[in-house]
Amino acid sequence: MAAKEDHTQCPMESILGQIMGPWTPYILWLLSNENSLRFGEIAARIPGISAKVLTDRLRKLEASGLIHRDYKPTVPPTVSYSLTARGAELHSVLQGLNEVAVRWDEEDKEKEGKTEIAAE
Amino acid sequence: MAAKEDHTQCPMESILGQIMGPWTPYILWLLSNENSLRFGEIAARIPGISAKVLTDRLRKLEASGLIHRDYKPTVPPTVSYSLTARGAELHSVLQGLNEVAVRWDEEDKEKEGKTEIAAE
DNA sequence: GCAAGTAGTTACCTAAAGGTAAGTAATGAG
DNA sequence: CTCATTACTTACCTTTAGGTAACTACTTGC
Repeated sequence: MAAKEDHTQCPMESILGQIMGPWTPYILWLLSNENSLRFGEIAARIPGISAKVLTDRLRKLEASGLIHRDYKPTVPPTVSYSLTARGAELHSVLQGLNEVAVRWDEEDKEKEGKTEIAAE
Repeated sequence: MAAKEDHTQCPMESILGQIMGPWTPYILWLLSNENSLRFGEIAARIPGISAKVLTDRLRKLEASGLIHRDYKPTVPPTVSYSLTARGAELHSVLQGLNEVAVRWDEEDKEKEGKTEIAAE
């Protein structure tokens, strides 16, 4: 598994490697809408994520240059995250994906409303 | 881990659950461009994927209604995969993502060409 | 009658991802 | 003097995903 970044045949693989992963696109989507969120705020918006994993995701996104970490050494530390210019470039893609998601969600709700007549 | 599809708070999570995963978006992207591919052809375009995992991804995409499986019981069986109408709705999103990917790829290549003068 | 070829399936095993829980720093509140 | 707070980090342990390899079916070619 140490030979995966070599065959960067197409850029698609590269970008997927950066934004894929369990909660990663969702974090980007949150930051894409709220423009700046603190660690705890992100955690609160993603029920079920652990601090360990969230930290890991944020570090990786930061390393990829997609998000910016703003650490303020106040008494209880204040850490805010926001998209970088590069990260912001994903906004339209994420928005497009969200539109599809919303559409499918509505379609599926309609079908559910018909209580499985579609079994025919 | 059997309590993850319940909190379908926002559709984004739902769609991410369907198209996320190691090679999934890439498979969709391939089918989005080639309109129909056989099992072996997909495998050949994704170096490093095993038959087991590819089968798994294809089954899940089929279960989500994003791809269509066309099995022809010829002597050596011929199985083709293509996007369903719903799967095709992802095309513009994937294309948008690819555009960003290509752009970043070019930017990164430029920077590499400058051999780290950007340290300033 | 045995190998080849497609598209898997299955069993088994290992590596990595993720969860939980506890610890940390610094300070203000009680 | 101790607790609470924020944003982690670390250790430990379990679960899961994924890899590898072998096996299947069915017919053709040799």
